[in-house]
Amino acid sequence: MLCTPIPLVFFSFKFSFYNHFMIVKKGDNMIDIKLIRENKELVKENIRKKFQEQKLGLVDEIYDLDKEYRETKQKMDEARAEKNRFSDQIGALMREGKKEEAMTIKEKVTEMSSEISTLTSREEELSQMIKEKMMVIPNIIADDVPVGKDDSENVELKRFGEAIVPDYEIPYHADILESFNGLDKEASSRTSGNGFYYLMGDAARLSSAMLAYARDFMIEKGFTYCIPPFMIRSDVVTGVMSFAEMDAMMYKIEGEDLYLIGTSEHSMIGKFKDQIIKKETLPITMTSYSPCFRKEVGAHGIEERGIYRVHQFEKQEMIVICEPEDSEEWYEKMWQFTVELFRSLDIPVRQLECCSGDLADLKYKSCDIEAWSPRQQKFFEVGSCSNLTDAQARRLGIRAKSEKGNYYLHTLNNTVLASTRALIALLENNYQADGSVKIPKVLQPYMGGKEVIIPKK
RNA sequence: GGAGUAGUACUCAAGAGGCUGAAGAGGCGCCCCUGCUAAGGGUGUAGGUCGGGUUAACUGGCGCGAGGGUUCAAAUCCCUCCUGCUCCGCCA
Repeated sequence: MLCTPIPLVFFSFKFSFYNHFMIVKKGDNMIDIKLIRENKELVKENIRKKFQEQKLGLVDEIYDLDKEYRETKQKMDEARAEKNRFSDQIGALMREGKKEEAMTIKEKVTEMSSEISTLTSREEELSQMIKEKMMVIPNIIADDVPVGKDDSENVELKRFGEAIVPDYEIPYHADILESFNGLDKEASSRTSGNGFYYLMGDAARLSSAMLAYARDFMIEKGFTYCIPPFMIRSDVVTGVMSFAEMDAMMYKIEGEDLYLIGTSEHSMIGKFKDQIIKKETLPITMTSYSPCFRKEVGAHGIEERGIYRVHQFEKQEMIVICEPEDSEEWYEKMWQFTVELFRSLDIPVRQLECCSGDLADLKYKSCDIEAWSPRQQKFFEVGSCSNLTDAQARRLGIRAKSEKGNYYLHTLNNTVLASTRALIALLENNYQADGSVKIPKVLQPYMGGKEVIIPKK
């Protein structure tokens, strides 16, 4: 009992999830169960590619349970159909005033009800078991996603801009900020604890300037600007992310069924929950602003000094909801918008493709945009672009109507600009030998025309 | 937060225990009329979801804000919750 084998960890994790969220509605899967009925091997191969061997057995289990489920459902439906026929007869007889005959049938129906309730509870049991297992079967990933175990095997696809190492030293970003009285973490520890910050003066203004610039940049690209709710209900949370992510990220409001959003993607995609979207409104392209709250329970934790990993930041985001056949094309456009934005701020970036093992279960394909850090002489993450195909739409019921029936749309999301990370990138890449920080041309209008920030000490 | 009131398909809307997959209308298809548009007349048609079936015809279950309950039978009766509206309270 002392040493817990891996499969147990996996299952106990799942149970803790269900304690919080008892209601699992239909459509909570990432993939269509038909795929398991018709092409079990494909689903298994996908799981192998993601190095989640512990889930392989689930596929066969689901296959068998589904078979039994459908057989049971068939029997249950037939029994109910018979019962309905009798009930109709009772109704007809009652109207004609033939009470005795009605009573005879009534007794017959009463006898049937125990059989029906046995079948019903078995059916419910099976469907619940299937749902629980389906819940963790990951979305099918794109064919060209590089196979790898974890983030160490992510693949650099392309660089944009020249990654310069200046001949003077670039200080740690917190030191640059403090040089013009832009950061107070001591006060924020007192008021809020570790992982928060006070940004002040030009630093705060620079942060807002970048967000405003990013907002206008996306509006120019034809996206609709939106300020969404900063809290969402649990049913939206579970639809929008895997529960592994949820556990590590989301803050819950005490005594309410509300969570602080970790990114506006959550409320933006949630906006379309259970909606049948009119084809003529597609693609839906929106750019949203929000503060983002994250527990950061992961392996890295919160750092002591800087603002690289914090519990709160602000973000301009973009989301797209489109026809299934268009999502690959949108994915390419979307990450390129971020590259273009960072290049316009004179920040060198690269595109790093997520390998199969590092890809969250909902995702079909994903890449990070990383900015150059001349101080560390390496790239660091400033944004992430993902195509979730129909996985998120399936969970949330985001559909469109066609002649053949309703179908799930595809959803994508991408960071335009995250305040703290972008600020670090900007400071480091525009830091000059004399300790001042150049303000890129495009940001100057948002900074009251200021061209440079001069250190106070 | 307190009181009242409502929630029916893509939209509006009838309905008050069995005859209701749910009247009617918008919508959508076709036709007629008007120089075009708007409007008008005629006629036809669909409906969500999970199964079975040759991803056919057809067929069964569920389904009237969500979840439970009463009943042989619930859109209709009861309970809980959610949302909208009105009034009061509180506040940027």
